[in-house]
Amino acid sequence: MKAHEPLFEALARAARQIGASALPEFRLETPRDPAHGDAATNLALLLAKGLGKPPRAVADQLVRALELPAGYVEKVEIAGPGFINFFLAEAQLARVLPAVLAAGEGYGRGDAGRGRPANVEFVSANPTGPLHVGHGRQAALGDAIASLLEWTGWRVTREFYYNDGGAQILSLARSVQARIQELRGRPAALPEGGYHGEYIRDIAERYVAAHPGDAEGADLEAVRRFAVQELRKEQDADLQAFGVKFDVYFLESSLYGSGKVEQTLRRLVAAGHTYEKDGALWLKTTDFGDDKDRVMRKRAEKGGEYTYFLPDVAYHVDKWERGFARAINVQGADHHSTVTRVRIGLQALEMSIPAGYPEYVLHQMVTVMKGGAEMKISKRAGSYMTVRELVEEVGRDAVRYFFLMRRGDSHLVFDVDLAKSQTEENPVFYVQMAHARMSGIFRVAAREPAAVRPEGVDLGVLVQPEEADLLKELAAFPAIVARAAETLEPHRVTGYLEGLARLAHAWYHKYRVLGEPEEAARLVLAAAVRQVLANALHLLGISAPDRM
RNA sequence: GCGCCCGUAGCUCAGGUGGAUAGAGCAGCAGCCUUCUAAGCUGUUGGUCGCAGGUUCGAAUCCUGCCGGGCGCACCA
Repeated sequence: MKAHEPLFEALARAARQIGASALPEFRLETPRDPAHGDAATNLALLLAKGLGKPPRAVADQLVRALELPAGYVEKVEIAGPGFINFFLAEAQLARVLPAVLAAGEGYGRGDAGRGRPANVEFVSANPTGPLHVGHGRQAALGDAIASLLEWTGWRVTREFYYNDGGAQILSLARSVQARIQELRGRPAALPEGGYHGEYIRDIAERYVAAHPGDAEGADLEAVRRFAVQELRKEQDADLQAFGVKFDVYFLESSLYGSGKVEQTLRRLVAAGHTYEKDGALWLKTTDFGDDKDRVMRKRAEKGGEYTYFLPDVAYHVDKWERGFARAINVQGADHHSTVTRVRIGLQALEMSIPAGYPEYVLHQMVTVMKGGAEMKISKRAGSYMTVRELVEEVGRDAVRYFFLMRRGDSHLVFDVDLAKSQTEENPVFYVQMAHARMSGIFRVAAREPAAVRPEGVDLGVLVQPEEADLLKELAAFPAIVARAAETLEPHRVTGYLEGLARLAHAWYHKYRVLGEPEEAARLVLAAAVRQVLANALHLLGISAPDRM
């Protein structure tokens, strides 16, 4: 999969020949500035010190010692402080086209994961309300990260964890109960810190309709079950509208039923990192670098229950025991304090779970802008921008794209007006348009793009600079996917898409395909560009329309 | 107070784990339609990379200290 393999090896041989004792980890990269060629290496700069010669002299020696396969490189230059720049022969560039068409929907895939199982947990919203825009960002990120891992050879499980046990659920149940009683003409006595949203009233009404025998909502447990069930249904509908599918829905309550929580507790005690103080049971997390110890079981006066910490650890032990070589958790940055704690909990078990397990992708908050003003999100007040509203307003593709186009750890400003606009200013529209235009060529030609074959076509006629640019960009795609998967950063793919779309638009505008002497070769190029645009979009869960 | 993240063009953001003159989009300015979608294309203006030190051939990138913003520091999840 490594790019420019022949160059890489030739450089390594040349380095040995000029007397380099050890081969440093040198780079062979595509320079930003095309004047610096198609591939450049810093090898001479790295060798200079050890050889006691100026970098440019080393570069000169290297170039002399270089033995390259015939017809591979057009020109070699030494530039700047001692970079060696390679200009590939034109014929090399066009080689990407048969590769793209042969691989088709698989072009860009790799096998770094070698089929190992990975778990990606995301959204994991408590069933206490509708999904808000922050969950939307998480859904888009988590799903894209899962796809990136699949594309690089991991066997991925998408997982959703419900905290259906804790105090928040109780508060939810009491809030619904209060609204039920309000329906009976009694003043609503909402619990302290309860839920005020309009959706609570809706659930109360539905409860009464569904439970004629308990119109007072006296049965708190029945109210709780009903409310959780209703909200899960709502959340599932939102996720479905967003096109996200989970393989596993994991309920916190199941960890108690299966005895995993108890088992984890026993293991921690057995490993010797626990103690009792003030009637509570503590884990000595300071043994592992935490700034204070953490309570695992509250003292009796506080209810004597486990804190969320223990089931969290039990849950990740469960992931480990299910055989996941990697567990990746996508969460809002407001949860970052759990990162070290969960990891420490796993270390304290002393069962040889790697220190970096699980991995975390934390994302910052989302600000929604509309008409130049910020839309405030307040759960308490019940004024609430939900994922569903956003999807209904701007469409699923735009929502996904916008959530993915920024790095997770920068704040995201979601411009609703931009997301809806049908112009080049809107990146998702711009990219999809490029795909539609490529498709349009085949529609007019009455040909199937999938049926285009490069065999017997003289690709050597693709000599325009815009065509060379496109060929290089197409060749870069697999490395972009690999890098995005490595860093768990889907925004690299949206960035790539915008660049490829720009080149495609420029080429389309400047040259014609049909009826030109270069028609056959350009059809191959258009089919390949269309394929890669589609692959990148589909990888992100975004559609690639044939016309707009 | 402590911990994590962020600070790059007027705006929104990239910057491949230390490399060449710091990039892109938008906005601004100037242009381009007998054609497969002008729903687009071309050119151009714009920078103390928050500040100050340090590490080295070389720093937006690594280290230290400050300034500014966000988040978190529960026997809540």
